[in-house]
Amino acid sequence: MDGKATGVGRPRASGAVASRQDAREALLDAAGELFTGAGYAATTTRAIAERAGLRQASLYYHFPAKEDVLAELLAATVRPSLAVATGLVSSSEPPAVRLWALAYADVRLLGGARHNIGALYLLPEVSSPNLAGFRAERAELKARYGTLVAAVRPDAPRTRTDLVFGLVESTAITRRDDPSLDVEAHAREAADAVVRLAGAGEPDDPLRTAARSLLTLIDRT
Amino acid sequence: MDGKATGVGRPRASGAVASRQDAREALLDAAGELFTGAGYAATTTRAIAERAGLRQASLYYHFPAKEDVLAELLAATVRPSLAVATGLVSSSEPPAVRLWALAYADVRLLGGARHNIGALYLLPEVSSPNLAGFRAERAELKARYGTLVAAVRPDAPRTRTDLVFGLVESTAITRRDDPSLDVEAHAREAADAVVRLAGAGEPDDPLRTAARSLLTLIDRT
DNA sequence: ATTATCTATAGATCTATAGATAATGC
DNA sequence: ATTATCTATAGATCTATAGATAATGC
Repeated sequence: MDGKATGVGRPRASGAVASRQDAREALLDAAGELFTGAGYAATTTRAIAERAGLRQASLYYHFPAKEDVLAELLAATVRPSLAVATGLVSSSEPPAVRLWALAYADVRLLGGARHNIGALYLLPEVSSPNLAGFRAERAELKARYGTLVAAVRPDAPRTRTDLVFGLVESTAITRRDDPSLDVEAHAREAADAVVRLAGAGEPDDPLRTAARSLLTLIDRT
Repeated sequence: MDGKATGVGRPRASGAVASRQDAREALLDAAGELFTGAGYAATTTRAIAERAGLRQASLYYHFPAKEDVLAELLAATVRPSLAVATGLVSSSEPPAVRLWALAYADVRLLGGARHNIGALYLLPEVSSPNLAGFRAERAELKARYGTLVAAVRPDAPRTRTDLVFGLVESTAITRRDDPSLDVEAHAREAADAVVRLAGAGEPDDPLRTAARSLLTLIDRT
């Protein structure tokens, strides 16, 4: 009808037509699935490209190197969590409410993403110098947890934040062990556990409700 | 003096002499370091063998295939934790004490191992069919945590065990982020957190002391 | 004769680049 | 002319096997 059925550039071998953006997204999606399932080194550029409907070499039109595909996936995953953490800074809710909200949102993101991208955080390849940007963003997120833990209990030992952050990120392992995980229930339990662990006492329903509406507020910004 | 300075078999290219057992252990040690640092697929059999002082092909005299090296490392790591869990079964101490003891021992093993082998649990390669044995042993260990959590609080939701186990295993990630981690402090904090998280109330010093002597008892068996 | 290593290599990749090609856009 | 793909391939691996070799053991 609108003459948009075809695109610029040589057609694919398969005959399929897709925009540049589509191709890029299909590559990232394919890489997300394969990296989480088999790991970075074990996934070939051929496997990624062909799952995305392209030939191996065409991946290099969209990404300068294989590692940049991983970098993009990691960046895209930590970004929303960091956005929530930033949104919480200006809130006047008690620290326990903000901590519950951050953990809850974070676990939902990790557990609900299309692929188990949180599991990529655990890949040894993350220590590559090229991925310093991601590591810095993740460290920043951990620091936000640290600030909230300290606000709840100024006397908390430093390891407390390690445990809280570990608990949140362990969602990726739990999900790998059990792909049919009930994310909503897990997120609620995990956020409760984080608040208990931080030493803010037993979370109750008013706290959870306050945290949830705080998140709705942030989402709208 | 005792004529044991040389060994059977062709000497190594380096001139060094070592027993069969030495060679096997050196290979496992090298693989442990490289797998945890760079991952399984990114580590070549050449790198493993040469770090162990052998040529690449000599690795195959000791292991039928690369994957068997990983299988051996994984098995050796989960075995001691499972042994502690089994030793605890016959104890008449309250569940909270046994749970604290298991978490404490487990975190010390994960945190104190020569290399960060716990990080290998997180490698995607663990889902290989060849590693079903390890996965079963790890599932058994998780089930032991589940039994103790249920003994503390029969009304605990199923996710509770996921969180407890996730907290324990997250030690590997914390250690990777911070290799100078104070393992002793982390283990104490983690065991405390596990007991709190299970809903057994606030752990106190008598509980910790009882748990520690329980472990000493098991060690001697 | 047995053992533990070695050297050499087959066969199978894998990443990234070079350069051609088949569309649309101007 | 520009764009997005393709085909072909260079160059660099990597795992595992074949078969030789240099020790000790009997």
